[in-house]
Amino acid sequence: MDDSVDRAILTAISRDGRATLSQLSDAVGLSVSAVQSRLRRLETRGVISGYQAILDPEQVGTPLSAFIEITPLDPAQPDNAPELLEHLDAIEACHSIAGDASYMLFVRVPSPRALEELVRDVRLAANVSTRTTVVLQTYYEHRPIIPVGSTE
Amino acid sequence: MDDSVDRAILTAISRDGRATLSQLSDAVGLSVSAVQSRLRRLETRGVISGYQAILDPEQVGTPLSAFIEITPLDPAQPDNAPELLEHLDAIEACHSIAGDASYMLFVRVPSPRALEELVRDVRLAANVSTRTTVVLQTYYEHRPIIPVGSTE
DNA sequence: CCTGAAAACGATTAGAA
DNA sequence: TTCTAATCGTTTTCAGG
Repeated sequence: MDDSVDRAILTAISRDGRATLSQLSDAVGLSVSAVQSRLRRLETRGVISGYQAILDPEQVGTPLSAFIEITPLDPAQPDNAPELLEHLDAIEACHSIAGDASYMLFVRVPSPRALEELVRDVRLAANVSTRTTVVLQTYYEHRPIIPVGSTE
Repeated sequence: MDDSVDRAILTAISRDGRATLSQLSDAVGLSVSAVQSRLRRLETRGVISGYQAILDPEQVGTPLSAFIEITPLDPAQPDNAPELLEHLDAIEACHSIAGDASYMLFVRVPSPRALEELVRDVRLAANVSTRTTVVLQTYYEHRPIIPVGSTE
C-alpha cells in the first residue's frame, strides 16, 4: 500500500472538502475508482472524520470569539466539565490542558453581552471559575493540516 | 429574501460539507436549482469561505496540540508577527488577543520534540517571548457554528 | 426568486487483470 | 489495489412563471 497517495488525497481534500473524485484523481494520478476506494477507506477508518463548510463568523452572526480557561471550584467533586458544557453550542472546542487551568474552551458569540451570559452559564453549569481572553482579531484559522508520515 | 432558508442551508452544509444539492433541497424544502443559486450566492458573498475535510490528528501524524501565547520582546519594533509566522504550517490559527499577551496561536505537531522546535522557530521568526500550554486531551472541536440572526 | 426539464458531468458498481 | 465501461445520480443550464 502506498501512503504517499493517501497523504496527497488528504492534503487535497482538506484544502477543498468538496473536491470531486475526478479532481482528486487528477491531483494524485490514479483513476477515479481507485481514488474513490481510497477515500472510502480513509472515511471508514476515521482518518477523515467529517466534512465542513467554513463560515464567516462576521456574516453568520458570531463576530466575537474568546478563549475561556476554566478551573474547578471544588477539586474534590467529580470533574466532568466537558459533558456538562456540551449543550452550550457557542462552544466550538473544549480541550483539557496542562497548566494552571483544567480546560480551555474556544467560543463564538454575537456580542459582548452574549459573552457575559455565556461565561455565567459556564460557571453555573460546571461549578468552575473562569478566565476569559477576548479575541481582538483573527489573522487566520482553519489552516489545513498537512499529513505527516504514515497514516497507519 | 428569506434568511431562514439560507440559515438552514448553512446549518446543513456546516454539518456535512459534502451534502449534495438534493440533500440540501430535501432539508430546506426548495427545489434543487433554488438551493444551488442560494449556495452559489453564499459562496460568492463569502458567507461560506471554503470547505474542509476534518482529519483525525492522531492518524495524520500530529497528535500533540498546544496553545502558544506570544509577546513581542521589543514593544517599539513593528509588530507583524502573524505574517512572520505564516510560513510555519504547524500553526493552525493565529489570533490577536486582549490581555497580557499579544497573540494566541493554536498549533499541531507530531511530538514534544517537534513542539520544542516550533516554539524556538516562533521566537526566532517573530522576536517574541512565548508561553506554551499543552493540550492533554481534546473533548471536542470543530463543532459547527449555528448561524444566528440575519446573514446580511 | 422560484420551478421543472434536458443535457452535461460526476459517482458508483461490476468485471477483469 | 488497480483499471475500464455501463449505469445511476447529481449538477448545471435554460425556458417560463
